[in-house]
Amino acid sequence: MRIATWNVNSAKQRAPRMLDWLAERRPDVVCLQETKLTEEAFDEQFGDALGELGYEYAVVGQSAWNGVAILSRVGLKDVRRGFPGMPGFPDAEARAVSAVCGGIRVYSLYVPNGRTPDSDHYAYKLEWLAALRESVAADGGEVAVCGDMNIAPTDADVFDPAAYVGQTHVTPPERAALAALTDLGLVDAVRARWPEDQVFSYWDYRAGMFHKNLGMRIDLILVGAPVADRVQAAWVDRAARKGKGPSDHAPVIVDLDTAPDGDIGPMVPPPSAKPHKPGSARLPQA
DNA sequence: ATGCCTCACAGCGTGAGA
Repeated sequence: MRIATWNVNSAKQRAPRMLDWLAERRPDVVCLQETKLTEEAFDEQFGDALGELGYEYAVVGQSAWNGVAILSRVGLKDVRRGFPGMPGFPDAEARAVSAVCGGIRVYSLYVPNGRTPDSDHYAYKLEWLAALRESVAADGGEVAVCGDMNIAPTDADVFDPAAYVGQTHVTPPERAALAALTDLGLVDAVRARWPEDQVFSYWDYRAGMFHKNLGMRIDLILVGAPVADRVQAAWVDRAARKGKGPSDHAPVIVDLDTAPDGDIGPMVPPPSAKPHKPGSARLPQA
């Protein structure tokens, strides 16, 4: 089972790249952020194409800003818009949706940016993360918290810590709020797989930052212990950041071994099937 | 070349993004 998260920075602007990418990578569960479309506009533009690709989806949208979605080919049950206790600014924004896909509670999150550390938006970000923690704490271990966290977990997740002094995304309170979430027992799948490597998921559009590999890792897939035990691969799909008309974020992809239950097929292979070699777990085909 | 910012809404500029 392949789970991906991608801040697309406008689904409307990214439509052709999004659909091509889905057809190429064939993720089973896709968390999208910054769709920047109302739910009606999303349905109008993507309903048929996603159906043809085999996806059900749940979308929470608004005009112009924010917007999140989950696409799934492995079931989409118990959809929740937002999460219990989610703060607004002052009204609820389209920043969270979750559903049970393939037996896992999957969140697609677009954490508030924070703007500047002295702003109301920064306080809102911290409150939002504290409420998120309480929601995730009630979910148990079969969980994948995915999305644009707008926090670089450590200094290793930015190209130059000195470049971000005094800015959001790296301040101790933000990192503490993220750590309080992961301290529930979640594993940062990409960092666990690449403990020593410089890995980024976002590069500013300006000044050739991508081409110089000056970025940040702020898009995360945080998985509960039983899910972490099933991780076969975890990586950033940098190819999706190249070329003409990319998002400023690249997708993050995690592959899991076959689910022990749920609706994506039997755990035990049929007697005729040869055993898999380690690391060669097959993904469900369309 | 992976190549020097993009998006939405408004309305030909402005605010936001991180």
